[in-house]
Amino acid sequence: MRVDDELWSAVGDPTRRRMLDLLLSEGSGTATSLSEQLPVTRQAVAKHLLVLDRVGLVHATTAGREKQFRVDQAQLARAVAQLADVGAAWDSRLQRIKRIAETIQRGKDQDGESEKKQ
Amino acid sequence: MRVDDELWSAVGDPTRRRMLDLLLSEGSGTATSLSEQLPVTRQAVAKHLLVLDRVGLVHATTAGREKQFRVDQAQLARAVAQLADVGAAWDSRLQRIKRIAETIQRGKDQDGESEKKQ
DNA sequence: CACCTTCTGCAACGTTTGGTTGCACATCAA
DNA sequence: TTGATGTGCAACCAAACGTTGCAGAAGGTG
Repeated sequence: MRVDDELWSAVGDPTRRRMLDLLLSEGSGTATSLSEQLPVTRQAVAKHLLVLDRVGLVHATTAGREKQFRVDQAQLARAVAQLADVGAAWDSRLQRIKRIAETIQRGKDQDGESEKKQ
Repeated sequence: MRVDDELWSAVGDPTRRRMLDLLLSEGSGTATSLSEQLPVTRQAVAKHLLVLDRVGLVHATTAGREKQFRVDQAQLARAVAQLADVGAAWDSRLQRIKRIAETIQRGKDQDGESEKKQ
């Protein structure tokens, strides 16, 4: 697994995505406060927070008995950039295929064997 | 798990992402041909192809003893759109936070309690 | 102080998922 | 027919996501 994949798989989990959404919209949150707005237990949320913290997407500040988590904006921006990169790569591939398909459509003299070898 | 999450988690796996890359760049491929270019066994690739097929990202056509897989462009485009959506949502959140931070910086008369409620 | 509530952390457990090995079956070519 | 190659199925292993249960630390109130 490459280094970049860590950010991906951190963001790949739907629960973690929703946690990031919540943290972004509310500024901060604890494992308990987040679990109240999610369909999973506090312990599950705590584990996810550990994962997010390990890849640097959130940071914790302990205040009394509470542990407040906050999103690391720079790291999230990096994750967003990676999403955009992959999306753009696939997009350009798709566009290229589309162009080739149109070319084949236009020059349709012989058929069937066009995509056998590259 | 929401319906949309299926596409996400299909694309969330690093091996599956590389498989999509390979299929896009080579047009098509079998479990065997893909496994030769990946650090996993043929059976692992076959399972991933099952997952990708279940969410409609690839389709198979059997020819003799070979089973060729191809990317479904429309579905992949949909996945790319989802990536872009989430990225854009987070991006706008980050920008908004940035603006608020700047506002606080400018009007720094009282301190500390500014982000308590929105 | 003692008592109770609340927030956290740790451990055990179950299920799903990504990966492996091993084997049986089908297909093509000599 | 024989041998190579491609596929499918089953058992197994490890990691990840989720659960329950319990112990401990921090706050509030009599």
